[in-house]
Amino acid sequence: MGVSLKDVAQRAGVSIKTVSNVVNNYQHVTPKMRAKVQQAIDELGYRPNLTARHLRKGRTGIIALAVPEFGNPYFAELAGAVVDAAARHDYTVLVDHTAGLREKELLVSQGFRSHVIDGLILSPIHLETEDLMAREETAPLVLLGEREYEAPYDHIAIDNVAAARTAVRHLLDQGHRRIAFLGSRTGRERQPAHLRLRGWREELAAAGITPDEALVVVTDGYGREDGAAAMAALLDRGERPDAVFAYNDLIAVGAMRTLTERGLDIPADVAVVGFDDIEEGRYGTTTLTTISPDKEAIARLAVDSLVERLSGKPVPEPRRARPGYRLVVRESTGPRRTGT
Amino acid sequence: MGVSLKDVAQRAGVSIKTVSNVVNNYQHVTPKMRAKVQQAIDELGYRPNLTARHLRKGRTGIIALAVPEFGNPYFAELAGAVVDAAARHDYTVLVDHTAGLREKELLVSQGFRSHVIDGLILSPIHLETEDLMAREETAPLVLLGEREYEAPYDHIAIDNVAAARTAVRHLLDQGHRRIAFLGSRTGRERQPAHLRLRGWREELAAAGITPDEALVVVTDGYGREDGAAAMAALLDRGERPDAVFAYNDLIAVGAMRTLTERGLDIPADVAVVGFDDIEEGRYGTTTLTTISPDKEAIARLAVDSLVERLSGKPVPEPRRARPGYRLVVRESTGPRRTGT
DNA sequence: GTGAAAGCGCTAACAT
DNA sequence: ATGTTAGCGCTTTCAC
Repeated sequence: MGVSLKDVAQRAGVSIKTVSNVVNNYQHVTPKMRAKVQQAIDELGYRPNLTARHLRKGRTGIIALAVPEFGNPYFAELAGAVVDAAARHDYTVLVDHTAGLREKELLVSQGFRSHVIDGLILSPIHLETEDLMAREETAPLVLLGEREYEAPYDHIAIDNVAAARTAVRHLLDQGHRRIAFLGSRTGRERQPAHLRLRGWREELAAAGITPDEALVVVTDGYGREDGAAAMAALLDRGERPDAVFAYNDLIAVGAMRTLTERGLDIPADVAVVGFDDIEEGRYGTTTLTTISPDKEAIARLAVDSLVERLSGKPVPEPRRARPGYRLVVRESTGPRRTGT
Repeated sequence: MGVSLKDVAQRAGVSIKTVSNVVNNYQHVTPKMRAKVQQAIDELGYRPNLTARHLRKGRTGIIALAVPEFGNPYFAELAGAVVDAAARHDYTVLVDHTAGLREKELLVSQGFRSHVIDGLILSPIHLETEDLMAREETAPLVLLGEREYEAPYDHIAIDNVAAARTAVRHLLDQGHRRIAFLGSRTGRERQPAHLRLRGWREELAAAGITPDEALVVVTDGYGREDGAAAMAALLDRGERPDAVFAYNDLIAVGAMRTLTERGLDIPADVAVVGFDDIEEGRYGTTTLTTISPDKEAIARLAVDSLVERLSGKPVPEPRRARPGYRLVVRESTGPRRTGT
C-alpha cells in the first residue's frame, strides 16, 4: 500500500528511528540529517499512518458528538461549532444522531464504537441518572443540554430555568397574562422539558399569576410539526392564550404557522417566544423572539473539557459549566413591522 | 488499558485464534468452545480494538462526508440520511464541513486524515476538474451536488438543468414572464450555480422569452442573508420581477423576507420558487414551492457507490447516478395577479 | 545523535 | 477444529 517509515529510512539510508525523529520534530537531529530525511519523505510522498500511530499511542484523535437530530438546526449549528472547536485541538469529530431514542442514547454512552473514539460529547433527551451511573465505558463523557444529572460527568448547559424565566418575564412585560407553554413531554421518569417548564411556572408565580396547567401542551417531539399540532390542539380545546412560550424555536415556528392559518396575528393576537435562536427564526415573515444560547461557548467548553480529561491531567471534579445566553427580541413579540 | 484478545484467551484457557474465531463468527467452532469463550468475553467486557483491526486489515469502517455547511439544513438533512445509509453497511460516518472554502475542499479531497477513513463523500462548491485530476489520494471518492466534472469519480446528482427547467416551467404556467434568478455566483473559472442558471435560460428561451440578464443576481453565498440582500439589490435597481427562482431554499427564504419587508405580497405580487425542499420551507407564514431532490436516494446511492468500491469488486466506470426529484407546489407560487 | 528491537491488538497463513 | 507465528506501521526504551 502506502509508503512507510521503513521505505523512507531505506531511501535516505538511515534508520527508522531517525525518520521518526524528523517526522515528529524531535529536537536533537542534525540539520544535515533532517534535510536528507526530509528529501526522501518528499520524494516518496510519505505520510504517517495514523492508524498505526494510534494503535501504538492508544488514542485515535477522534471525538464523537451525539445529538438527537441533525434536522434540528440548533444541533446542526452546534455541530459546526464543535467541529471547529475540536479542530483547534487537532481533534476530528465523528457526528452521530440518536434520533431522540433512549436505546440509541444508551448504546452511544455505553461505548458503541468506543475503540474508534477517545471521548464523547452527548446531548441526551431520555437518558436517566441511573443509566449514566451504570455506564461501564471508560472513555471520557461530556454531557450537553437541559437534562440534569447526579452522575459524575462534566455537564455544559446554560441556566435553563433562568433563561426560561427571562423569556416569560419579557412576555409579562409586554402585558401578556395568559401565557401558554408548548413542548412539555412526559417522560417515564422525568420530563425532559422540565427546567424550561419550571422557569415558566416560577416566573408566572413570581408575577402573582397562578400557572394554568391547561395552557401547558405536551408534544410528541420537538419539531415544527409538533409545534403546529400543539398550537392547534390548544386552540381546538377553546384556550386562547395571548402569548406562547415554546420549548424551542422549531416548536415556535410550527405554532406560528398554525396561528397564521387560523388567521391570528403575531404578535397582536398572540405573541410567541422560542428558544435556541436558530437562524431560521431571523427570516420568517414574522421574525422570532427567542432565547439565544451562546453556541460557540457551549461547543468550546464541551471540547475543552473533553480535551482536558483526555490530556491525562487529573481533573478532580465533574464540572458544571454555564455558558451565557441572551434574549433576542424580534417581531413575534414586538411591534410588528410591515411594509404597508 | 483495555481487554485484549490475549486476556480473553488466557481467561478461557484457549488460544488467541480461537477467541478471534468466535469474535469474527468463524464457522468451524464447536458450540461448547464458543460458549466458553463467549463467557470469558462477557466476564471481561472485551470489545475488539478497531484500530488494531484496521492496521491489520487496512480499513477502518469509517467513511467521511464533507459538506459546505451544517448551517444549511439541506446538508444537515442529507448528513442524517448518509449516516443512516452508512449504518446499513456497518459504516460509521465522520462528518466534516468545508465552509465552502476551496482550500478546505482541496485539503479534504487530498486525503486530510485519510488514514482514518476508508472513503470520502464530498459535496464541493469550488473544486475544479483539475484539482480532482491532480488528486493523489487513493481512497475512493464520491462526488455530490451540482458541479460537473470530467474527472473519473462517481458523481451523484439530480438532473439540475431539468429540475431548474421544471421550476421555471411552473412559474411560466402560472402566467409569469419576468422571472428573476437569485444566487448566481461567478467563480473564477466556472459558475457553481451553472446548471440551475442554465435551466432558467433554457426554459425561458423555450417559451420564447429572451432571458433578461438584468434579472440574474449574483450572491456572495448561499444563505438566507444572501437571498435577502439579492432581492433587495434587485428591487433597489428598479427591477420588479413578477416571480423569482432561487438557487436554493435559503436564498428563497431570504428573498421572501425582503419582499415582506417591502410590503410585497407572495405570491400575488411576486411568486417564489426554491430548491432543496428543506423542512423550514413547509412552515413559514407563506410556505415555499420548491424542487425536492430525493435526499434518501442521494444518500443511499452515494454510500452504496462508495461501499461497492470499498468492497474491492472492480467497478469499471465512474458512475453518474441521477436520483429523482419533484416539484412541490406550496403557497409561494400562484397565478399571476391579473388586476393592475 | 542515531540504531536495534520490542510490542501495541489484531488477522491470516500455516501447522497440527 | 484449534494452536502458533509473523507482521501491519508506528513509538519507545535502551544501547551505542
